[in-house]
Formats: sequence, C-alpha cells, structure tokens
Amino acid sequence: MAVHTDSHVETPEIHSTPNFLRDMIAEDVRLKRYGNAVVQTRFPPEPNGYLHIGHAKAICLDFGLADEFGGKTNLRFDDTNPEKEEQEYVDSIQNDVRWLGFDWERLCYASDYFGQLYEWAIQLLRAGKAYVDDLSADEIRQHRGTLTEPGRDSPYRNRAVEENLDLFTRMKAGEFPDGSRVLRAKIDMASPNINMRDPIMYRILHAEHHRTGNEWCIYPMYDYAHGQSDSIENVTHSMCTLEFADHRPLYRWFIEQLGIFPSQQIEFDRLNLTYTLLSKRKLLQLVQEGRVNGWDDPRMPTLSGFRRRGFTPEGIRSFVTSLGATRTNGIIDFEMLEHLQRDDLNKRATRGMAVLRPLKLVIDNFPEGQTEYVEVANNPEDPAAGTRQVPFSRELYIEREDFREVPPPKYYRLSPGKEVRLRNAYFVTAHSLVKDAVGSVVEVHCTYDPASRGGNSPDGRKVKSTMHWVSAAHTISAEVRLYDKLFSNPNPLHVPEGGSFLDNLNPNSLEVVSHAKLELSLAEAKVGAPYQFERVGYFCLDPDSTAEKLVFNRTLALKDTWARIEKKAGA
RNA sequence: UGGGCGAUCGACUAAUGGUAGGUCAAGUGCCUUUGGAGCACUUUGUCCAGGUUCGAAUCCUGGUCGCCCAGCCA
Repeated sequence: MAVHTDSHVETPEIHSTPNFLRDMIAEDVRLKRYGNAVVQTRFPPEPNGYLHIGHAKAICLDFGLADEFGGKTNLRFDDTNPEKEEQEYVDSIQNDVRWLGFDWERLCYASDYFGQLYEWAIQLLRAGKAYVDDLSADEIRQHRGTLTEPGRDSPYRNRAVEENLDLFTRMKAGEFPDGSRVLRAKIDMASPNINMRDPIMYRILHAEHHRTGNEWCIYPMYDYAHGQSDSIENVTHSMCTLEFADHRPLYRWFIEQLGIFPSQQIEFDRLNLTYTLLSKRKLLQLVQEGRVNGWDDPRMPTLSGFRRRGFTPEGIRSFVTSLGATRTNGIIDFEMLEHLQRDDLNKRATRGMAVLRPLKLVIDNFPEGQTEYVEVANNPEDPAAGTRQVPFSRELYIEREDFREVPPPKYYRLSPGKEVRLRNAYFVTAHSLVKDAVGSVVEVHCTYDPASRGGNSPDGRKVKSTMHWVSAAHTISAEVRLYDKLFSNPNPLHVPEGGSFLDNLNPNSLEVVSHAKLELSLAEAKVGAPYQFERVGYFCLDPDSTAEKLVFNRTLALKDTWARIEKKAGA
C-alpha cells in the first residue's frame, strides 16, 4: 500500500510529556553507567500478528528515546515460538515500523542467537545451574505450587552434570518426542516469585521455523532468550510493559550467571484505549472469524488498519508522544486520538466538495445550459496548496440533510424562504419544492443573487449558513464507506455473565454509501493522501478503487455542532 | 489470602518539600465563506487516617482500593 508522499506540510515539533524513562536514561548517561557506550534500545515484536496502536507506543519510546540521546535502535523479531510465527507478519511489521516513520540500526532475530543460546545452556548445565526434567507438563504444573504455597523440587532436579549434558544433547539431536523433557534453570522452587521456581529454558518442538527451518527441534523460552538477546546486542535500556516486571529478577539472573553485557529491563504502562481491543489473540480471532475484512480492515486498531482508514503516522506519533510513559495502568479516551488526528489532517488535507446523499437543487433564474467556474482554495489552512476552478450550473446537488421543509429551532440551513450561501459561489433562496408520490422532497427550487458571486453580497447582507454542493452535470460517482467504532461498549471486554466480547461488536461500524456525488477534482485522488470533503469529514481513497469505481473511506467525521444541538433538543 | 506494581479533575499527564498546571472531554461566549478550524472563559482533582515540617500531592506509619503473576505463549 502506498504511503504518504506529499510532505510539503512540515511535521510539527512534538513536545513530548516528560517521563521517568527519559529521566532514568539521562541519569545512566550522566553517571556513565555504560561507560561511553551509546544508548542502545530495541523494539522486539513477536511475528505472530500485525502491529497495533499499542505497539506504536513502544516503537515511539524505543526509537524516540534512543534518538534523543544519540543512540541506536534495533528491530528484533522475538521468534522463539515457531508454531505461531509467520513470514507474513515479519514483512508487515517492517512495513508498519517504516510507515510510522522509524528506521532501525540493525534488523535482528532471536533465532540468529539460537546457537549462542545453546552454548550458554551447556555452560549453565556444566555449572550445575540447569537440569533436564522428565516431568510432564501436568506434573510440572503440580510441582510449581500456587501463589500462596511454595513449589516442590522435581525428582530429576539433582541429576549429575554428565547425565544432564547427555540428555540435553540428545534433546537437541531429536531423540525425544515433543513434551517429553524440558531444560530448566535451577533456581528456587520456594521463591515467592513464581517466575523463579525453576523456569523452563527449552522445550522440545518438532516444528518448522520460518527462518531456521528444521535445524532445531528444541526452542528457547522467552525468559531464556530475551535478556541474552538484549545482551548480545549491547542493549542498554530494554523497555517493556508492566506485566514483565515479575520477570525482571529472572532477566537479571541469566545475565549474571553468564557474566555477559548487563542490559537492564525497565517497564512502562501498556496503552489502553476506550472502545478498542488491543489483544493480538482477539484481533486474530476477529480476522479468522471474518468479523472484519482482514488485519488492515479500517476498523481495526492495527497500524495497517489505521493507515487504510486514513490516519497519518504524524498524528499517531503525536498522540503517542503526548501520552508519555508512566507505571500506572489507565485507559485513554479514544477522543484523544481522534483529536490529534483531526489536528494533523486539518493542516494537510486537500479539500473537495462531495455530496453523500444528494438532493437536487434547481436555480430557476440561472441560465439553462450555462456553466461558470468559481475559484476555490485547495486548503484554506495552507495557501501554498493553491486554488482550483470548480464548475457551477443551474442544476446542483446538495446534501439531503441540508434542507428541511419545516426547520427546527436553530436550524440555519436551507428551508423555504431562507437564504444561504453555496460555498465559494452564490447566495440562494429556496422558493418551492417538488415531491414524489409518497410525499418526500425530490427537488428544491431556488433563485440566486448574481451579485453575490464568490460568496459575498455587495450590500453586506449576511447569511447564517454556508453549504457545500456539486454541479449535477459535473460529478463523478463513488462508493463511500462510513466507518464508526468497531465496538459499542467503551470496554469491549465488559459483558454480562456468559457473554463474549463479540456481543459488543457495533453492528453499524460500517455503512456503505453507494452513489455519492463528488466534485471532478476528486477523480485525481491518490491512495495514501488525505482529503477533506468540506463540512463532512476526512476521507482517503481506498486501494479497492478501480478506474471504473472509486472507493473512499471516511477517516473521521468533522465535529458536528448541529448534530449535538439536535441531539440535546431531542433528549 | 504469597510476590510484584500502582493510586492527582470524567480521561490522560505535570508539579522531584514552596502558587496543584497542561491536553482531551464537557459547558459558555466570541469569531467565521466549512455549525470545520481558531480565540476567550468556566466547571470538576491530590484514595483515607495519622505523623514529620514554617510549609506535604511529594517524606514517614497504618489502612483502603486497583492492576499483574500459578503456559512446555510472548
């Protein structure tokens, strides 16, 4: 998919909230805790799904903080579980990180270190710090104890070093079936921290790995692989989310036992958003069950979904940076993200006029068959974007909701006898209607004031409303997809007894308008570029578009004051 | 109820012993050729109880509440 290429709009300086991570790194640099070594970070996704907005926070922190201190960041795939990982995810992740605006120092894989990790395991075995356990998964669970009771030693815990070495070598050689044995660290079965109760280092998995193929049939666990991978890459600050805090003692234990580069793990709070699910497992379920049209469905909180929806990387970055990082777990109002997006889109979106639900407006005193051109700004927020000529004629389309036969209080738009402005064109006053057999309005007739060309009357007359329009003879038709929140509950996981988060799916999250009437200039729209349909919202061209049929996605609606007034009046 | 972590407007986040500030949301007004944008103003907050101090959101003690951990997932 194309990315934004027109960058005549300067990326604004993002003033990020101060945060404790930056303070800690600054302190380490000041004290030369790592000598003169550069600040080195890493972004370590597991390639088992697409990146989502929660990852964007980690990416901005990992890359952003390192950059602030003149450091470097590696992209490292944490690919230690071949059963869930795929090349498709590896590719999409790289694409998404780049789209967000970051480039890595080195592209790494935990699987690059399988050989080194294996040697270190032998070293630990020789030192009597690890052992091969023949217990079944079930038995290991039983021996682990509970949150309140200590665990019990495995009967295999005190095997001789030579026997351990022999068994582990044979595990690697493929002599044993999956699940028959594991390699465990010998730490403390009575530790109050369950992660320290002889954690599993290696399990037997006769599975094909997306990179190492069938070279290995034993694979390291996260805890045994992550810290050492950091260490190998001289990572100074290994940032991860809060739920790994309990793993930190183990992270340090392996590094200390091995006497290798002392990377340090620092935890920060995970991003949570209202109306949004950020669990890869559940997002995968939505994709697999066809609840959405793939990982890049514009309703998905994935980076590819937001991209297709028309969100900008700049907007996502400024959202994430405005959040900072703390150790408190909270939930951000989705409106915050929307606000930062609108803020960015408003500055850069090319304007156009589009009528989603057309109602014909006939100007009785405008010459038949005549076409005039009015000059229109491409972006009122950015004079450098220039102007264009838009055709205007006797028959136009206006938005159905911009006309009311009987206007409610505070309704400023068109109604019989009322004068309004047609954006960039003329003042018009409605006079009569044409209705169909069932009584709905199919045509509004009006007269225009030729003196008001351009949108101002020489006599200083004011109108309360300005409306968008397209000339009936000069439009292109397009499908427009109107997206709304995927879930209707602020907390998608909040369901009554026995319910599922699927019950919270918003049945109206996608509404398709098949025949919107767009201004001619929109025929030139490019995938990846932001547009504003004036008074309606921000839109982007969907890659589903063909030469015969254009498809636009609504990124975000414009704030709608009238809708609010009407809702309040009705409530 | 073992261990770890945390608690500041409705939401997020600053204030690092010295005026509780900013953003979103909500509300009011101004302005406007997008009822958009912009501008101004307003409402609402230091979990509780003690203590130290001239002075406490910050330090101490004790509570309360919330999140995470018992995968051969990461």
